Amino acid sequence: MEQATLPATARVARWFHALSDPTRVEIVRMLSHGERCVCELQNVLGAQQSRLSFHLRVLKDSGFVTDRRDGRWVHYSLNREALDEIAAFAAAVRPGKHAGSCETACCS
Amino acid sequence: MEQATLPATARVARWFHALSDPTRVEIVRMLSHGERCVCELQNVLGAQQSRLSFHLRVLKDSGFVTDRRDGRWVHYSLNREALDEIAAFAAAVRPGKHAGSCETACCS
DNA sequence: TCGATACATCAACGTTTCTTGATACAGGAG
DNA sequence: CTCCTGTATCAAGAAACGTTGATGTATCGA
Repeated sequence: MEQATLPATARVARWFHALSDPTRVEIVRMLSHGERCVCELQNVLGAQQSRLSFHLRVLKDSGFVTDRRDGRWVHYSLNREALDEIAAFAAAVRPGKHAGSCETACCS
Repeated sequence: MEQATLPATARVARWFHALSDPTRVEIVRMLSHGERCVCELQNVLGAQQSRLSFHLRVLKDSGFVTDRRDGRWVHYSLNREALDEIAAFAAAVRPGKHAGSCETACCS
């Protein structure tokens, strides 16, 4: 049934797109250590504020991070479930699972 | 130490980029059922030949698929290791692994 | 209320990516 | 050798993406 409920292709593509940029991969790595505010990401990554804000929005829109306002600061943190979904997709399409069950239909 | 051997950021971004397009996600799904030739992918996906060839090249260059020529036909198949690496990355950055070990350095 | 700080948004621009149609190449059939 | 089929590559245009600098918004402190 996992198979039957595989998420829509467009949705999967959007997940992967969210992690297809080096800056966003770095952000995810930093957030894997815990919640971070924009200013710290900015310091560590050496990125301009508006650039970081852009990438954080992409990650947020795709469900990889959530934000929490605390006074002047906004703290971002990773959404574990999104990462799990990525891993689940990779596992679901892993070759071998369907071996022999679906024959090719051309080039006969 | 798992931490120390995480693959380079740019490499990770390239993996995810390879799966950031709906056509390529579809291709990967089809190949998860076994080896396929271009003409069958073409039929099933309803895509033009040059378009498919373009996406297959992206997948091949990023290590997700391998090709095998058999007479006139070229058969593509998934590379299980690339999928495993994706899953491994997702697992490595999963929040909670480092909980509490890396305090924030600003917004004090 | 005023200024400063943290962050988001916007417009403009250059770059990359994707699609299409044309052409090239390779292998098999005759 | 010549034609046909399967696939790859290329050039051109369109669309999506990422960066930058400017501006907007919210919160805090004085």
